[in-house]
Amino acid sequence: MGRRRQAVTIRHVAADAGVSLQTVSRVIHNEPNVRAELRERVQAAIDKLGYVPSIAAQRMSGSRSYLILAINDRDRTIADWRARQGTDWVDQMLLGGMLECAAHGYRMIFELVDTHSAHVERELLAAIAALQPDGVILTPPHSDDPHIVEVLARQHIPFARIGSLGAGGGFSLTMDDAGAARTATLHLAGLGHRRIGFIAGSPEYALSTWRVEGWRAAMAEAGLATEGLLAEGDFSYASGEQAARALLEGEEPPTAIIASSDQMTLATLETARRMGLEVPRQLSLVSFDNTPIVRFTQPPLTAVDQPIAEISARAVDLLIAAKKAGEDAVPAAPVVVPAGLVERQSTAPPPGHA
Amino acid sequence: MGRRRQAVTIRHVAADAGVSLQTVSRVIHNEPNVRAELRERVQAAIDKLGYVPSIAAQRMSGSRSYLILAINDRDRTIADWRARQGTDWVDQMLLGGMLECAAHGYRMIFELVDTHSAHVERELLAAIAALQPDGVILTPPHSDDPHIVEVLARQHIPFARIGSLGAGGGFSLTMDDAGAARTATLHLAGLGHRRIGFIAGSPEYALSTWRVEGWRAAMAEAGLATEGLLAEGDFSYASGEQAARALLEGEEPPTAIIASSDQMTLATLETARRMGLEVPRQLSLVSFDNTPIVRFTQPPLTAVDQPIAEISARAVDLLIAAKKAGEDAVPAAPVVVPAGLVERQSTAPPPGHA
DNA sequence: GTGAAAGCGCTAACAT
DNA sequence: ATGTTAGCGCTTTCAC
Repeated sequence: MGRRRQAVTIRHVAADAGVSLQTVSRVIHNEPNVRAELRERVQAAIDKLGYVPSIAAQRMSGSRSYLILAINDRDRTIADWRARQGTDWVDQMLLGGMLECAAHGYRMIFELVDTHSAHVERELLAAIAALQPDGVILTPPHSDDPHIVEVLARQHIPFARIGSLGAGGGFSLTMDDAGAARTATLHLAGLGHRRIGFIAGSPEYALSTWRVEGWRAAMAEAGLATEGLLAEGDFSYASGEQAARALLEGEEPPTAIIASSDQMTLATLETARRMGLEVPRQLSLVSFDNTPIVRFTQPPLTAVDQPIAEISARAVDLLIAAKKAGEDAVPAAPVVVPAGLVERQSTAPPPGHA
Repeated sequence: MGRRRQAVTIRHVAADAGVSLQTVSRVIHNEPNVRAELRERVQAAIDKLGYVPSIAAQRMSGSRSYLILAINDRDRTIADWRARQGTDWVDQMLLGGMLECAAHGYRMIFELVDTHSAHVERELLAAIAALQPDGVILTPPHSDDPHIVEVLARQHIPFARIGSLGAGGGFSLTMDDAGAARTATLHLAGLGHRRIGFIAGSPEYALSTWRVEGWRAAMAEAGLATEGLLAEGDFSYASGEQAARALLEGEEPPTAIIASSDQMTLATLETARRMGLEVPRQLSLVSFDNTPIVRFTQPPLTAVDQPIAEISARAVDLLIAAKKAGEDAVPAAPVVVPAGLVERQSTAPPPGHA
């Protein structure tokens, strides 16, 4: 192979334009202290030669690496990928972030890190040492992992924590899970439902709790009781099945159920079907996530849409801004990208309602 | 922010182990000419200090960048992402390639490049100059773009061409599209179908043609005529609708249709429903792609499964091997990762068949 | 087998 | 406003 050198370097541009390296560098970075005339001359040389700075070299000289590291939970990501259930979290996260990166001359690198492992810290440090990213994006459950947060804070790398409100460094972004749960609950209450069940997600995720709280608050607001209407799942289909059964086989079953993930809602739908309950005539359903499959079920599901792509893009944007402005120029308060409720055909007034 | 230096460099390791930088480098790369004792000492220092080489520095000194660039068509990828139809091409491609990269200490970077643009070449060169990847993965339709292929060949960067058989550099990987179409056709013929229609994909993709050829050959093999049984689409839902109508509204409509993408098959299913044709009793359907949605349609679709993740992983593997062994150590013949046929409930014997 | 020296492409700090 | 200098962390000669 032989050592492949950069085809055209800053040196070629400098020679061509008849200026110093530093001037070229200034032009590249739009820095002041360059006469318009020179700037133009340099730019012309850059265009002519097709010069593009090497990010390796840029990183070497202590400036930015132009890399944003997006970290996801290994097990869950691989499981979703293998299952091919249409979960498009990775897709949304990657594209949303990637396009925003591209707009700023950055790249996004996806990395999987174990959750339940003693190596978490080492894995993360290895990725950071190897890549020297300018920013890191954490997703649940890593967003709330104290080890990870601490490592990043100690390294002084700007980082975003999606789906977290915890303290300890970096900045947070949420889709206002409580508000979303509230909206879903009030939507059902507005249709006349009085017994609205809720299937919670894994307690390992902070947002699971927020959603439950949002539901609880909305129920209180509507003057409805919540007793016997909460079941706990872990986002998976199997857990949804169990939770749905617990809810529907009770003495006073709910007439509507909100489940904290599409998989759990799918399980609830199937459970209802097996029990001879027609959706939405006899049971209304609202899902969380709004992954592609919910449009293909019978009936298509009303769902809270997680704006992952947008959150990812926002995170990138803020990270890059933070890098430019100095380490602590990150939002102090959590950034909220509100979720929307997409109404489809799984919700209707309860049986016997006018 | 201040210039962030590498926390622990090769120098620290060398000092800690009491050896030269060079010896550490040799240990890292498993090179010969190091006594076992020294090797151990160095390794111990590496572990102790948690040293991980900076890929920027590695790249700078002319060795590998440990980066593989995966290039996809911008328009199609963004359209798929926005549409949220459950197309998991990106997911499969990324995870498959990424995990293989990780196994070799590499990273995969995703990049979108325009197809129909005068800038293709410049976009690509910019990405290469910035990243200096050790290998590039091309997907259709870029795999057959002579400009791109030529640029890569000229730069002496090993590259993989997925879904291509064209010459001009790099190496090819396919899922044996002709064979897959043949399998699908014979499956239907075996059920007793004699009029098996085929909806082709965009002619811009070489594999579209291969699939048609596979179908044609299989039809001949089974002694069946193909006249009036071929319609052309472009992989999209809309085009599938048109093609399905053309096929089904003819004088002698097919009793089975193979469509070159899930979207087109979905469109065919819907068209059949509107015409009052029951699937699979009156019309059998076989799809291409096997994205998640085909399991959620009524009925679930029998489909040719595109082993994207595996192809992506193979491409990475071969690229890395090529880099190690020298530029031309790439497969001369196309690498075939055969597609499978996943039988579901959209195929049955034709009406009036014993 | 091991080490020392040179330099990759770029930028920060310091001249001028 | 522009140029010069000194590395960044690593690998590649080449010497021993």
